[in-house]
Amino acid sequence: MFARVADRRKPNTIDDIGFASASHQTVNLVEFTYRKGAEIYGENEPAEHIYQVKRGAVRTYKMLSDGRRQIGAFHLMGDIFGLNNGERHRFTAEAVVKTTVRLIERKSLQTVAEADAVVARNLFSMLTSNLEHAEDHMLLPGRKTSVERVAAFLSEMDRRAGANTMSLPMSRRDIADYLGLTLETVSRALSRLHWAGVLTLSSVKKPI
Amino acid sequence: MFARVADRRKPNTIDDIGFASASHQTVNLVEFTYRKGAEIYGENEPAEHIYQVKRGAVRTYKMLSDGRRQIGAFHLMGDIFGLNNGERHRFTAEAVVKTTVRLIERKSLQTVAEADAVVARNLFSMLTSNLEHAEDHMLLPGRKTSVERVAAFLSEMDRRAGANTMSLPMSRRDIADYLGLTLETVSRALSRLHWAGVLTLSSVKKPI
DNA sequence: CGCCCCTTTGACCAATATCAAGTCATGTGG
DNA sequence: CCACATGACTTGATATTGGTCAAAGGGGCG
Repeated sequence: MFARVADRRKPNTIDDIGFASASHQTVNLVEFTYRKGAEIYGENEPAEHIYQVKRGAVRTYKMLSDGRRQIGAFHLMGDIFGLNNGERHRFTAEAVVKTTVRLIERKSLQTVAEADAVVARNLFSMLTSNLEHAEDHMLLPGRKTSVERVAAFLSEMDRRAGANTMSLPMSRRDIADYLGLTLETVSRALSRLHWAGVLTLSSVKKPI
Repeated sequence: MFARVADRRKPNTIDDIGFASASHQTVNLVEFTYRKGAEIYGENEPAEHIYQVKRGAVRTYKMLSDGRRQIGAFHLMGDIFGLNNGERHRFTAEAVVKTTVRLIERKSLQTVAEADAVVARNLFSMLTSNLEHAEDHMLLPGRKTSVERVAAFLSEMDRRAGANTMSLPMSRRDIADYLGLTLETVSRALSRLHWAGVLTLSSVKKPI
């Protein structure tokens, strides 16, 4: 059981590649780039920022007591993450691939929100969309078979990536930990969807 | 597959047993009592009220395309439910047992919230606790075995009911649909927990 | 080029779903 | 008051699915 944890790469250090600062509505924006696998924030760490994915993809997860990892969400380009009411992050966030994020200071955002009803409303609706995603993910146990789950996952990614051909930056293990399956089962399910003609090779094999 | 749906009782009509009105902070409070199995609101219906459980218990669920039912949450005494940002309810709500709820008009609440920062903050934190529950439930697929899932469920109910002996108003099927198991598996898991001495008969067999 | 990591695939096994029977409590009508 | 129907639960036998263990491609990067 703990093998899963043991053979996971040590968290990488932050790549200080990109660093830009801008002022927008008195909210400080900072960009940061993380390399593949790097931790953006850890579970229970003080939540001092919220984040937006500028480029790349992020996974947020919790480790369970038995060493399993449950991924709660993938965040793609444009998505906001790290937003929660509490003082501390409830999940760990890692870059799935080399990823650039915008950081927004929690405090400064809060200040603006209290003065500006529009910002407050936006915060509220961001929180709501987080909730809706969580609720959708909650429906997963109802999706019984592995093929159904994987198909639902692909459908979600397809919808969200929006673009022509969908890219799947995350590994089989990531998908498995998102769906509550093993990576072998995910692989088999993808194969079966293949033979069923639902997928073209290009749409799965990371076209870019 | 559809048998599951077919053999489910038609929604009962509302029992107009209790009806009381009070004025509190310019928000209209109305009480309503539903009998066991009665629908409180349906998925996709306009969300004109939010609710608080005064007595009894409520389940909120979605029907999946194949006729399966996924219960998203149980709401016990004191819990607020039906709260979401959108115009329409995303789940169906039903009384698990004879249940009395307080209704609060969405509009009037919104009016108060915009004037009163405290009310707004309360709304925000209620939404957050909803989100946290959903996130916790999202971790379910990680809990592999049926016994683990049922134990986690009991633990949750124990924590929430708070009282001395816990009552489980919901049926095995409800629990199953909450945990993504079958009712037989839930029954077996409860039996095993029994033999393991984790449960006393009284704590499961609805002491009241 | 060769190593490493990710993925695929296979064989086997354990766990849950499914199908089915039987118990128990409750309620109903003769 | 009893016979019977009904619904919720438990328990058993069997089938199916996904997990586990293992081996073998295949692609990228030093």
